[in-house]
Amino acid sequence: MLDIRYLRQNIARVEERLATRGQQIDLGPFVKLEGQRRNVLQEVETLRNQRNVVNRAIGEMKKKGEDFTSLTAEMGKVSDRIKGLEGEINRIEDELSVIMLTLPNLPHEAVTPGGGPEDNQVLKYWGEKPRLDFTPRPHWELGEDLDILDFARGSKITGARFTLLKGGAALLERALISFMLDLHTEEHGYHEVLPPFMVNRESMTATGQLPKFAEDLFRLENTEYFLIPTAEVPVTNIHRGEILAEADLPLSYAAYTPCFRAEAGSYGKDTRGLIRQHQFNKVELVKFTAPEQSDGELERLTDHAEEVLERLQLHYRRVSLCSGDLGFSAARTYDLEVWLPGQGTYREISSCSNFGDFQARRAGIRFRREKTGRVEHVHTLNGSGLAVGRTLVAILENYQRADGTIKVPEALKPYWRGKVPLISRPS
RNA sequence: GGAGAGAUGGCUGAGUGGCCGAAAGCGAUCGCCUGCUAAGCGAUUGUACGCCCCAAAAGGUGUACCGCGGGUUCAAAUCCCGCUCUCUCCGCCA
Repeated sequence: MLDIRYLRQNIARVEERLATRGQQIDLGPFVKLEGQRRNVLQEVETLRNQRNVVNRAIGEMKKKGEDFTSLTAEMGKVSDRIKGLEGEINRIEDELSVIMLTLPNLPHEAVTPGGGPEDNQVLKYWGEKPRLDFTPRPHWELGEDLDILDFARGSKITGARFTLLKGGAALLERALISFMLDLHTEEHGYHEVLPPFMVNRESMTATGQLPKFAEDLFRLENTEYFLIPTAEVPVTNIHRGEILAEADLPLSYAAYTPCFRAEAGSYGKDTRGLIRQHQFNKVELVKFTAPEQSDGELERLTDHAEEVLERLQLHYRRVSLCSGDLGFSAARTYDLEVWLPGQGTYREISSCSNFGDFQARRAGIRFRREKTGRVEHVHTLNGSGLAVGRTLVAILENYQRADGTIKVPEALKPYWRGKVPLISRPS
């Protein structure tokens, strides 16, 4: 959510900055409603003040045993009037909040303008594409041949875009989760949490999934609970409605969760393999910072995500999203794209964003400045560290050998606990 | 799933219709005092929104908030209704 006072005073500027996202937004209705709200508010507050003054007098008169019935009839009318105006304010505020909750975040000043993915900027490459002396195969072929990815049974059990992981793939997935969590908690200083995988409407609204993107979510029938599309939601909501101590910032959390996405509107895209599933695992990094820390912490957080790829020796690039490709809540985003030789393409494996105070304002997450004692909204950040399913895909495709077996990366050896770090077809 | 009890400020906890944004204690901050420490004394100590002032901050002023939402009343932390959450007991269960 944007700062309503900033918005009020910078209508043209905000329209201009939101336009860089590629959508024209007319703030005229906002200006009108906002003006109405203040007018009615002033009127109702004046009346309430009048009521309070008279009621105090009535209290005095009653104590003295004086007759105050002449005042009650008049005050009854005032109260009716107040009630009517309160109803009006509620209507105005409901309309206003719909607008406020559906306005996207302002892009960070460092974000380059652009219309879509084609305008994103590649900031760096790390490593090299593996040199294979055979034609690399896509992970779905490798996985089926090795009998570790069972797409047919996944869709039998549930439906399209669900996959059964077996044997080496199940172990690899579990090893990756542990590896990522161990790295972030032991070396990068994150505090591990394991949150609920279902959240309520308030939590979804706080991080920005609701009210606008309900069709992307799975909602549990007969409840107001939703399956989380990312750990960002429950973890950011840990501190919803709280005032944090400045000395505690930045707060850094790492969480493993499954993620559930309806993938509405993606029919026909990435239908083969593990790339776009309704359920996938992710290790997420979340930070709460003071405003002046958030730019630096985004760099750190992205470095931490990159460290996972580097230890796994996976070639990747860092991309800075242009204004037109930014997500709804994000002020600034870096994507990490890993090389997939089986498909001959770079594929997003992490998305690291600074949300500024956008989520913090929706969620009411603030901190108290030590020097002044004043409260301010924190900045929130999060990033995948990493998407586990896609990391598994990258390992299968990058570590495949001519005979179709998979050599497990050195960094994961401890998680194989003495077994030969190789995935091959059981004999 | 059934029965009961509860939800008040950073914390503990009083408050059953008006003098209550809320006693008292603890904690915290600032000051005083004591050679240090401890103790003691005094002051301050919620948030949001509107208006005034203002470059801004500070300040002034009004309104709202005692889990959430509605109702009764001239007036609600207090009475009534609904909901949420917590605790206890029973049932069920990993």
